[in-house]
Amino acid sequence: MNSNTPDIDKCDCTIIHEDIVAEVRQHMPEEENLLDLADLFKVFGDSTRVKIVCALFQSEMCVCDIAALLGMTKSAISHQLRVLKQSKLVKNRRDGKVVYYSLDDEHVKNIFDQGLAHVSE
Amino acid sequence: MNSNTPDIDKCDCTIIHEDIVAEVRQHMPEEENLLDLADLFKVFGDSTRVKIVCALFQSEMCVCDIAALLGMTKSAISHQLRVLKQSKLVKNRRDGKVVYYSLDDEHVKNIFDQGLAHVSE
DNA sequence: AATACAGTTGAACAAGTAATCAACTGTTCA
DNA sequence: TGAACAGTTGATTACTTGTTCAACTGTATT
Repeated sequence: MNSNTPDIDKCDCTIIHEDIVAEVRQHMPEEENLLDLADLFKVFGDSTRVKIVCALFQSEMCVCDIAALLGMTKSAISHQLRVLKQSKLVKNRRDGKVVYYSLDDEHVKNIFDQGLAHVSE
Repeated sequence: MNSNTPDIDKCDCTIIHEDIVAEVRQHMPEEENLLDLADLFKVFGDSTRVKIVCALFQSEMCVCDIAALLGMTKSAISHQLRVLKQSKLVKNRRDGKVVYYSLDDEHVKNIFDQGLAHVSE
């Protein structure tokens, strides 16, 4: 049993199309990449964070501005910016009392554009 | 107050960059599209569903095959396929006792490719 | 030094969710 | 007709998560 073979113990059925399963398994992305991919989408799976990212597509913004834009508290925004930063999706810079956030990834725009193409059909 | 203006009541700060906030607000996508986009990403934000989608990139598969591939029960897979189907991401066809699932969206591949590009950096 | 304000943080609570289990449907085959 | 099996479904449970609240840090201003 190699690393590409998960625990089949829990599968409660006989394999009908053994050839297809073997073929698909061989070409599946690395388990680690799949978990990371799900985690990335999980970050985008919240409307507050989606709005923050869309806002940052246009301009870097401080926490107060985002809070005002979305009609939410600074605390709520700060918590979500922390999640986005931990995922390396945004970066920030300090200028006096003000902390400015901006996007830190070139793939995000493409992902969002494709997603918006799906939902606006 | 038009429909583009959310409740600022809950914002606990003065607006520092009023011009930027106004500009960004004007170009934000529709609220409804943003909520749908978050919901779409939420569907992808689970490793089981990510694996199912990646498997279906290669071939249509029945529930048993997917269960065997991922080492999970038919029930668990069926529940997740239901979520994917409700989001119009997969479709199915019945052939005797067997139900075959396949992808039902052309944007998904692009979204996943961009996502994988991000996580495998 | 003291005030003001942008921002962060941790605890707590409510809401949502994925896997499990048992019971069920629908189709095939003997 | 009845056994066998692919698949579905609803309830339950354990777990995750977003917002709130209060207390805190850091910087600028007077």
